[in-house]
Amino acid sequence: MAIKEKVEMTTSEREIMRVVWTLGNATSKDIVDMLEAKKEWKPATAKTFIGRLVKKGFLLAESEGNKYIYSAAISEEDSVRTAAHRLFEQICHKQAGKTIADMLADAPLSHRDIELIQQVLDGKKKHAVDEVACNCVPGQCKCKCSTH
Amino acid sequence: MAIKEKVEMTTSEREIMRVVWTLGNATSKDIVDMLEAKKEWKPATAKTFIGRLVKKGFLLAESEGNKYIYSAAISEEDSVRTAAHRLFEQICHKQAGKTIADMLADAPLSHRDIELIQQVLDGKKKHAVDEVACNCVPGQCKCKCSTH
DNA sequence: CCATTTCGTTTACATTTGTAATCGATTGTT
DNA sequence: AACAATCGATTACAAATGTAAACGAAATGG
Repeated sequence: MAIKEKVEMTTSEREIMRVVWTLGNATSKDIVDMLEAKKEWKPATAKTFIGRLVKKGFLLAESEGNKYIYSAAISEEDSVRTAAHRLFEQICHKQAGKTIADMLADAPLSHRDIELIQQVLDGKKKHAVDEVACNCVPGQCKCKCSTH
Repeated sequence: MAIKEKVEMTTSEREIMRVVWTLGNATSKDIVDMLEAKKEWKPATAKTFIGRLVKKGFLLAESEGNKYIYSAAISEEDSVRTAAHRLFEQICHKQAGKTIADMLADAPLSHRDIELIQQVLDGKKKHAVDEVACNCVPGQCKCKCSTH
């Protein structure tokens, strides 16, 4: 599952999350230090995003003295899966295959990655359909274009 | 290429574009009619998005009488490719393979889709590396976590 | 114990996005 | 020619997002 996530994570917020995902536990100082170079953020800026992430429930904050130890409330995998899911929600199901093929062509892959993908692909072969059903409203994709 | 697209297309704007991509050419009325049901937008709302898309350069507007005939300045494929690219920019290259595998597992696929993906995958086999290089700044992914 | 640094919170403000009303020009209708 | 419908542009405003300063509490160094 893991696709209930009603709240969105913004790009900037994801930068923060990546640090936390990497370190496992992090103080705001850890986060600020890691991102100051890459993002040219003032410490206050990173703090704003941390605060919003806590409010949105993506970050857990455990009090320790006068500071908090932050940890992720969702896994990076789930989060990326959700983001990918959102992307696919915006296109016709019929295009999913082509889109994945495009991404595949673009992606840097190791032999192990390829093996993994091959496995998943083999699995899909069993349940493949002849024709993917279009999920669009009329007028938003050619399969159901009744007006032209 | 087609990944120069500095400007972003929002989710709502993409809904408009999908209609135009489908119809090829569309008047604002076409667009409004198609989306009124799905999105529950007032005509004025759709018009706002149309205007913004023109300003952003995603829609071309050819004057005809007192109205415009709109057409897409970029193909849906390119646009989806760009969106996918943006997603991948936010994760470590090392995770790309696993992410694609996840998306693959989730996607509805036809036999033809699978064939296409298999072909691309076979192509990638030749250039696969042993280990994908990490593209993250230290602290944003475990391969370069020097501080813990 | 006092000064300083450090944290998280609050507040601020510009930009983008979502949502829409209004308005002036134009076109089609009578 | 007068009037109604239509269209694009302008304007409006709230919410989300990016960016950050200021502030107050707490810890820490002397």
